[in-house]
Amino acid sequence: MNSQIGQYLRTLREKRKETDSAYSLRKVAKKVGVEPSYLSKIERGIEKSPSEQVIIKLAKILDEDQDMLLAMAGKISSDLAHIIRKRPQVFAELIRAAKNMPDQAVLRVVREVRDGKW
Amino acid sequence: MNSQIGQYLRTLREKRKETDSAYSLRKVAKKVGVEPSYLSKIERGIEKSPSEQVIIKLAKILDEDQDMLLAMAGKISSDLAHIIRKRPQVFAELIRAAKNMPDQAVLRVVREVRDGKW
DNA sequence: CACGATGTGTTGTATATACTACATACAACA
DNA sequence: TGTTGTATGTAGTATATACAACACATCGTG
Repeated sequence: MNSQIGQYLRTLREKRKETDSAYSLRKVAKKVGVEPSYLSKIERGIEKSPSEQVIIKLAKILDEDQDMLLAMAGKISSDLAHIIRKRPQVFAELIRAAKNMPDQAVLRVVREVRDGKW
Repeated sequence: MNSQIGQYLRTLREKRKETDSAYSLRKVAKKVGVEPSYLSKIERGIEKSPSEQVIIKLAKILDEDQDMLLAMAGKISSDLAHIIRKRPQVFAELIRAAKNMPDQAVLRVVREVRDGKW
């Protein structure tokens, strides 16, 4: 389930690297602020749990969705966790209710909510 | 934010204990399957992170809401986390959209969703 | 072909998580 | 008065998390 985050990151980075040498493992590691060996291990799936900070930086550098990368690492954005923990019962109901809805239906609800339909 | 879970658990348990001696710290600890000294520390806020298993058992024994107790311990039910991680982008949108809605509005959405309004 | 850049392997480590085990101390009750 | 139940204090432990440090081998290129 989370075992592809490394592969995925590597693929993204290598694709970038083809046209931009700033995307070497070492340079990306430097931008992120970790040791190259550590990033290497993340990309090869040897290190399983980079921190949220590291994942967010990688997401920015590789122009990927934070929430997706975090999910691939088995995590949930701390801001989402924070929202849920503030009103656990209400959000538990909401999330469980939306569990079996297709994406489009959920997104329609989101849109309605955003349009101030409350 | 999570510093009251211990106090809260203790209050709940002591209230039960007034009318039912099965709610002594030791007996509850035994039911939960942990050492009394450990439960004592949890209730006094010295131990900060009982596992989800332990919290769920406490919730059942004390007849409290799991999601709320977990939130008080700074956690999110693993089933919710699982739902979110399966479709991180969609649920991220949903949760952030509902962030500023009052409880009642969220619950109305929940009801609409349950009534198959999709 | 020397040299820098690149990726990897090995080892170590500080902190957190999630407890157990045992000892101590008090209080009621029989 | 002893023993039973109750709470607490102290110490220790196994595993996971989240990295750093440094050495090593290879590969391109100027």
